[in-house]
Amino acid sequence: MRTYNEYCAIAQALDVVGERWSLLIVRELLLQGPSRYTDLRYGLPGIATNLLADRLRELEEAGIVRREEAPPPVATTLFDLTDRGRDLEPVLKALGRWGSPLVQRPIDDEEFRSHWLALPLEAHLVDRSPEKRPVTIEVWTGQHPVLVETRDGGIHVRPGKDEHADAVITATPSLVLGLMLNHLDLATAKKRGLKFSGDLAALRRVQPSR
Amino acid sequence: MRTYNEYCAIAQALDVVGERWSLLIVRELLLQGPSRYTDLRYGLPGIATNLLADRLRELEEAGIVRREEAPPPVATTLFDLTDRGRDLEPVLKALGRWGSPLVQRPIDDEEFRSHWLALPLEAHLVDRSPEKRPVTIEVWTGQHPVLVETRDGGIHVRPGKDEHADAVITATPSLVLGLMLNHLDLATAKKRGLKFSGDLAALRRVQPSR
DNA sequence: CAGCATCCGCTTTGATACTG
DNA sequence: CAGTATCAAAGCGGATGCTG
Repeated sequence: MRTYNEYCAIAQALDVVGERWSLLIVRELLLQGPSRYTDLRYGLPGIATNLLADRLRELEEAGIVRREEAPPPVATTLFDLTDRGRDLEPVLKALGRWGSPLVQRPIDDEEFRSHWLALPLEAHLVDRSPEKRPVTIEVWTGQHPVLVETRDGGIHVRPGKDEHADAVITATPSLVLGLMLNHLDLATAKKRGLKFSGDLAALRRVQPSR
Repeated sequence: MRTYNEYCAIAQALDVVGERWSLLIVRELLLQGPSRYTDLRYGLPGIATNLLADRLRELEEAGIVRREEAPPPVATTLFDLTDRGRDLEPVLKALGRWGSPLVQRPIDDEEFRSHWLALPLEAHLVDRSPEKRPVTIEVWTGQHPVLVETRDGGIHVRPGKDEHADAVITATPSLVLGLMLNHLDLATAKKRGLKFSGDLAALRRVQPSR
């Protein structure tokens, strides 16, 4: 293992998770839960397959990732975070908060996976009326829809769709984030191609104040 | 610039500060303030000089580091963090907290710089009697002493020595941390080679409860 | 197909030497 | 002091092949 060889907690943390791709693998497992090798590849566009195998082995040796053989009928290898791995969530949250201003730039053909929406949405949306019945918003940004739900006074995002969602939003990732994080008003977002249907109150309930 | 090319704040943050050495350079500037090239090399044992020059240029282009020509009599180039660079402090704090269990392992000849003590000490020490007059503890772990001071109800660590310090501790980094973070009692620490002189109450005042 | 391992060309890193 | 120049070694990315 390449190491900075310093008696410093930051340096030693970077010894373990500072290599290319390592923290993004942890991001995938945090967002997706137990995942197959193939799912990880899908969530990490551009990773070389040998590197994914290498990193998974290193993360396993470091006690961050656990490998489990799923019993039939799944009958495949699943990778999951250990508790120690899940403890990296504050690091990823801090990185995401610091990085969010960077994402605003015009996109030049960046890769996107809809489950990545969970990070900014869970970080910035709120439930302004936790005493009312829960609401669900279905969001389409590509192939796979995600559901944004109020739960326990907070916001939860998960892959899936719901026939009875209170509202449905379809648009590019940047339009979805612009609207939901309240940087863009609905009329402007619609003018730029966003589709909204359903109950506007559901959206208002979760949007942060400007 | 090598990039993950993802529409994700974490990935874009790592595009900017995820390369080898980058976050450690930020650590040095956070701990030391405006620094000369030579000071940075001292605080980053093992870095190749061309890499330090490369990284400083990249961090400057990313708006994280600022380069200033100090006027005479200093008459040298100083590197400092921008506000945007200082915003990385929560990321480093989170990494340090996650990494701190790793540091406990037996040390095999790791590099150490006394100003690195500021991170764990400011993170874990407390001022249990902020109403009393401030106290100062002088800590020697190598060539350069640091001063641990109570200030504004918290703890501040800075390079330097003080003839009138309330207490003086001399030991290896791991013994100093063991004692001050209250993982090790004074008798044990002394048995292992730690030297303590002065007012024990000053130490007790800042130690966290076990 | 899932989960790798191998090979190859390219880039990045690290060690050392040298310069204005 | 603050870098640049050079070069070998390691790491990375892409393509492909292998195995259950």
